Amino acid sequence: MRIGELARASGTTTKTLRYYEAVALLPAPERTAGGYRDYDPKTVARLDFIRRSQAAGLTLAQIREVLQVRDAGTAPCHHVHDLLDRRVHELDRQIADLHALRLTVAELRDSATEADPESCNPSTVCRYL
Amino acid sequence: MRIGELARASGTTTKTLRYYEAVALLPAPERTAGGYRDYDPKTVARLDFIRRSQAAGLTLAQIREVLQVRDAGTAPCHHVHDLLDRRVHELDRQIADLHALRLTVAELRDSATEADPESCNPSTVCRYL
DNA sequence: GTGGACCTTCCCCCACACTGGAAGGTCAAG
DNA sequence: CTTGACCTTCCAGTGTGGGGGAAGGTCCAC
Repeated sequence: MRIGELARASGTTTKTLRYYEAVALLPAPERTAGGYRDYDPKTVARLDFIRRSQAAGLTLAQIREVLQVRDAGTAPCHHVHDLLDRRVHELDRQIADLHALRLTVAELRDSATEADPESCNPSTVCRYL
Repeated sequence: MRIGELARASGTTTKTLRYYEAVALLPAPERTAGGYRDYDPKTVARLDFIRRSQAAGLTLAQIREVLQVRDAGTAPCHHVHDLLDRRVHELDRQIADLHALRLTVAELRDSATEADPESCNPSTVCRYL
């Protein structure tokens, strides 16, 4: 498979594929006599894995970690479990932070709604922030 | 006020103050005979405003927008209200997205917990992602 | 044999909010 | 007169996930 074919099959771009190779998410593929990259069709599955992991909010660095464990021949289940577990806790924290921020911002907005616009003095710092 | 003094008074750094000037969050201050920046002490209040706005999750570009409206002599109340209102809706969407993601990731993690590690075949793409 | 689609490497570019460091100028104290 | 704290400008880099485009090579059909 040439790079454009793989890009179409996996729903990405040739730019991204070369980038993934550069950051070690994809192994360097074989080359044809003319120097073209020649991919194993299995690479599509690897790219699906990467896409799903990204959708789960993992960074490319974390995905690379998982793939390296697997490429070394070890089943990455425990590693993946730990990674996902940490990710769940991270999400819980992010959600709590956003809830707190939402409360603050809504309060600020409501105080701006109630105020008399005439009491807004342009020469001072806005009273609502 | 010289730049270091302002930095200490506002809890930031001289680097950041020069950066804010470069991106038009702060007006260019007067200069002393020796070429040093000489700030109006009111600048502390402006920096507090910037800090509070950042804490509300506004970007520097949005903060600059508000400050430019105010610097033009118009009270920015309505503008600020609209900005905060949009921000609240943005936060609601972000929170909903994270909730959905949290559900997905927790499900993936739990399926990894229940599985028999022996069923993990390193030669295939990990079944948990 | 030539046109066009595809490929190669290379280097620079985006947002975001700064941060680091080099090379040199200013100012007050001792 | 010198030391050291402070200041100046300018250039470049951080991390994330790629995108743009130049200059040139390859391959296949017509």
